[in-house]
Amino acid sequence: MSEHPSPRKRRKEARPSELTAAALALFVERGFAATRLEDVAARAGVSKGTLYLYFDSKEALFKAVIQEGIMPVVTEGESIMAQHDGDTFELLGRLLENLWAGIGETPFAGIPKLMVAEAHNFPEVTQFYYENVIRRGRGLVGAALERGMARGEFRSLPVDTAIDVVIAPILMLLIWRASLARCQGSPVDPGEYLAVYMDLLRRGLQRSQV
Amino acid sequence: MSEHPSPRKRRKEARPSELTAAALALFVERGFAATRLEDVAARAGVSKGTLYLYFDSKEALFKAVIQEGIMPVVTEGESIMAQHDGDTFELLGRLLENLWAGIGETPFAGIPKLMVAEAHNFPEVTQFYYENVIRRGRGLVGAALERGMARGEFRSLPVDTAIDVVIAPILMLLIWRASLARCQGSPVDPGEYLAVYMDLLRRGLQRSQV
Amino acid sequence: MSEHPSPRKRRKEARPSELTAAALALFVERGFAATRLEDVAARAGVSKGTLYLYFDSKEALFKAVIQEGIMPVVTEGESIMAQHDGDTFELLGRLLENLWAGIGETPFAGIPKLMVAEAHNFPEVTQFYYENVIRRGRGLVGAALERGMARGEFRSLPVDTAIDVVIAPILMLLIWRASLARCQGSPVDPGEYLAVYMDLLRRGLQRSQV
Amino acid sequence: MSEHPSPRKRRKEARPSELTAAALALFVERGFAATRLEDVAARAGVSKGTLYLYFDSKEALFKAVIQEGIMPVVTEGESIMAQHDGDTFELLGRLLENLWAGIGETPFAGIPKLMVAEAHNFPEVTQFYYENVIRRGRGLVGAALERGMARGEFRSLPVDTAIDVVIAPILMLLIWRASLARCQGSPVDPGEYLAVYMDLLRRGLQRSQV
DNA sequence: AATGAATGAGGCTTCATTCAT
DNA sequence: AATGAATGAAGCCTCATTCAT
Repeated sequence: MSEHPSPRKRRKEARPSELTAAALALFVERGFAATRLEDVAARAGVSKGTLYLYFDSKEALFKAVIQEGIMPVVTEGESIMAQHDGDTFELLGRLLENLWAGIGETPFAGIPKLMVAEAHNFPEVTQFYYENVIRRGRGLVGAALERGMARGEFRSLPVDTAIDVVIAPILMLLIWRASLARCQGSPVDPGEYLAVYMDLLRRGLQRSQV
Repeated sequence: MSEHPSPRKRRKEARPSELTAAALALFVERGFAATRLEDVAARAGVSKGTLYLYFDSKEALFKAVIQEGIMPVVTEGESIMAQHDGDTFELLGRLLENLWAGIGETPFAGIPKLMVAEAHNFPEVTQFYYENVIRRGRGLVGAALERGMARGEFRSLPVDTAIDVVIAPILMLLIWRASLARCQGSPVDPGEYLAVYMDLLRRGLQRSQV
Repeated sequence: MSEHPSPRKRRKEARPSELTAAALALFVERGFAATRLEDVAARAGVSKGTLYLYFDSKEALFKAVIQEGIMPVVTEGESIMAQHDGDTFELLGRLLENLWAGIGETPFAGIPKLMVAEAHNFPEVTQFYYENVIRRGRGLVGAALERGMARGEFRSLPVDTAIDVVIAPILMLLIWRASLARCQGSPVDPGEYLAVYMDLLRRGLQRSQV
Repeated sequence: MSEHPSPRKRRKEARPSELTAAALALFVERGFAATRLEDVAARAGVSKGTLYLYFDSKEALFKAVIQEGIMPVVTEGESIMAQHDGDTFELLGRLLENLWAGIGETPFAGIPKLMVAEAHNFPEVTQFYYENVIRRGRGLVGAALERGMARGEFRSLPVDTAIDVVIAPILMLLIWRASLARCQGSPVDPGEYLAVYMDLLRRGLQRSQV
């Protein structure tokens, strides 16, 4: 019994994330305002009223969607960083692999698009996301860049700006796949995209050979 | 007399773009669904009903916002491309400058964010945008990459994928400034961002020196 | 000049009835509330604002439509009645002929349907119509019935009720042709309808032959 | 338990006809366009939104009002017709009695006025009404007339036209009582009206005695 | 006299939220 | 815990009316 909690209980504990999963999918697809709670409930296989047993309001649901979303990946990234030993560009590659495995191929891949679209309407959530995801993510990349420069692997760069430049193609890939790529053809092969990008980045960061 | 057409008339001709300008600003800020036509009207200094003298519906207004927005810049880009003579990376720089002057520093800068957020909800407009902006924009960059490769300036690359990688940081800058950068600090200096990016790009594309 | 008033003047004087004619047609077709003044104006070939030069409001236009409509026919009927000499059933026939010529085949034919539909919404106009059309019309028919009874042509009848029964098929023909007959097939040949009805009426009113 | 389904459920099943009843009353009184759904809801003792749980739109409510309205009476009439044996004029009397009991003294009495007023605005509903009520009603009366002629009770008549003539006073009584009679005095005693009419009709149809 | 651009009150409709079952 | 009927605030849109030209 202690090993198999009753299915009802398991269900009950699983409910909130079933609900946020449904909400995430629809928020990403249609935007927050255009998503109806009735549709969220239907997608999660419950009734409209049930949503309110777990979330106080539509906005609370939105917050939960974002907060459940991405932080674990950042934490993992920080641990990869801490443990890494050796070539810095390889470190960047590992961070990217980790990011892609933990987000890129999961439903969370839609979160950046969602945050971009709704940032203005939810300053509080945006603040949270900024502190817990963006700041820490930029910190990771910044630390890697400085490590590479310190070790003489990368050429000298204005780190704060370079962070944004380095992250941009990854973010853009996520956003693109969550928006236009879904409607129009333009499928984009993420593997090739990331390979081309990492190649470009390696050459672009590399200290000029004498 | 010919110099002063009735102010009534002058107004009537100017109205549509006054209205789309107001709508663009609010659509970008809040998203389509969360924008109230009453606020659009107020921002344009007219009453709610006046909107309907010029646009049949909220959706028609959205379409007009997108369609009026960006195409001229693409056309200019094509003409720059056609006339260019000489170094290909310099060509990329000119295209970027033109893009930035025509969009980056104008209210149209918000359109990519808007399209990303609403693509799913307006397949028809998305189709239009894809055909008239994205396809042509990708064509331009692709032609430039091939030109550089043909002239031995750039190393060999899978063009179709490289296009997306090359454009991503520019798009992301626009999107970023239209969303989170507006709420949170992280101001991003576009001049420095673009300089760092172009530097990275130049090194990344360059054919390996022997 | 006195014989040919300037076309502008003629136009000006003709305007009100051009407008009520247009309004009548649309009010009958769609009902008062569902008729847009813009459509009335368009049908009369003027602009929306012009309506307000002649009528204070939509309701005033409605009143004018009704008031211009039918009274002349009633007056004519009263004069026919006064001059008639001889067979009473023939009198009824003449009244009907006059009614049909003055209303049945004119645009005014739609007025009964219009009054029936809008009576509740315009008590004042209804009052007017009742006093000036219905009461006088019933008076005419009532007088004819009494004349026929007094002359021993018609059998004895409760006049007040018989009036309504006698008028009903005529009214119904007008109403029918202004409503369902226009949408659905069921064309109804008024000539035959009236003939059958008058025949029925004649036999129905006739004093039983001994 | 089987006797008391939850009051919730009982209510839910009763709602649609509570709503159409309220709507019928107001549509007849004011016309479709001039009736506000808020008033319909208030008359049914529910809120505006509740209407939309049962009907998709104002127009759908209108359709339901008409479709729920009258058909049963026609069906009953057809069964009376089939079972009748004997004098044909007596058959007409029974049909009328049935009509009056099933419509004339019920709220459905307003439907003919409503259809007459709105026929043009709802061609689809008009079509439905024509097929299901008018055509079948005319069929009934036509069959009765032919029966009477075949049995030598009625004189020879052009049936198709006579149908309309025969029905007209009944329809007109319904329409009249739903419109002007409500506002103005002219109360009309239906009992006397129908008696006078049936008397007129009997004599009018009767084969001339030799 | 005539126009038609502009207004804004008012109605239909949607949907987040509540609550009796 | 779960439901889904009911609510009513809020937004899109229409159209009678006004008024500068």
